[in-house]
Amino acid sequence: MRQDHRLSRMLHVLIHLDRHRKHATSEEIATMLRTNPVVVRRTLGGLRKVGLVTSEKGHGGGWRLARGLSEISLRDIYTALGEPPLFAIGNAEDEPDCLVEKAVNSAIDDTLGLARTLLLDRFATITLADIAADFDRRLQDYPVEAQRFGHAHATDETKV
Amino acid sequence: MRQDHRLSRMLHVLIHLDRHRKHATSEEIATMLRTNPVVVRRTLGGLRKVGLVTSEKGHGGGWRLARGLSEISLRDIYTALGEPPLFAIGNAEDEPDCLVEKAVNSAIDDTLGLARTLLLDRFATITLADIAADFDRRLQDYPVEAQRFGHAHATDETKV
DNA sequence: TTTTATGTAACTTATGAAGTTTCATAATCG
DNA sequence: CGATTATGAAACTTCATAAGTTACATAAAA
Repeated sequence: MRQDHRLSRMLHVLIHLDRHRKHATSEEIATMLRTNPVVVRRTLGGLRKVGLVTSEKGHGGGWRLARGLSEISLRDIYTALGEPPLFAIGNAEDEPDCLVEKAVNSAIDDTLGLARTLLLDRFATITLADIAADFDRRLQDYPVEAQRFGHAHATDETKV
Repeated sequence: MRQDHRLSRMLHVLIHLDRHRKHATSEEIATMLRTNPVVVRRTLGGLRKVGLVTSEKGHGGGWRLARGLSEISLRDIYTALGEPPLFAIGNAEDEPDCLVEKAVNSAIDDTLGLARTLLLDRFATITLADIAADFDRRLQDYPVEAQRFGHAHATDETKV
């Protein structure tokens, strides 16, 4: 099954948008994420709808954070993305007639429900500021590697 | 993303294999699961490899449980299926150079790891006997519905 | 008015579970 | 034995959907 990488990508972008430049075009962000500017617009567009980022057209335009990193939780971003499916496993039929299958669905749904709750509750407690702090820590621990092997965000304010 | 229904299907089959007939052919099981006999062989084949079921060729052949329901946990079946991916979300890159992305991956991986542990630990505590007991309870509570709307497993020993 | 940017519709690609076709192999029945 | 009935397995096609792409409209700044 193909995985959904949007959450991961959005975290990545938003932190750069705070740490390494205050705005960036879809083109620049696409280069950073090794993808296409249209994909960037599509995905960041979801975040704009709930007020996490803003966008501007024309010269000097691009994307900008609408709040501080500490005001954005992973849960906020997950919600902004439309709460895509979390699990790669699921029931064969949603409303089976068979009572055995109902019992099976119930057991699986209960467990997935617990895991979902744990996951989203945890996402709600993690802010982008927490991840940025972890980044800062990594940068302090391995500054040379960051400069030599990073994709030029960590140390260079002018590039994305 | 398309979900993996194999776990759900296997639970369904194995409980029927205990409750409503002691063996069944791939053809009969396929009818029950509304799928194809080759899919049944492929999936049950994985369970056979770890000794959960046995199969026999020729007349009177088919599939049979190798243990009691109380000896089979959901975790056993998940493992037998080759531990397919649990989550529909994931990191954009597995080994990024960017330190921001490393911090992002770390946050996501930590959370998914916790959810995975919860989920699999819980699967390990649930046996097919537990689900079968839930089925028995449902059958007692709604025997008429079971007969009228079930797909003929719950009350008829001769059909699958 | 040219350039640079986003906005969006419509389409193609990639991926893996699921489904299908086909034939080999083995076991039972007559 | 030979026919029948089953699984085993290879080699496909289909399906769903995130991701990627193409094309063009719209808006803002130089």
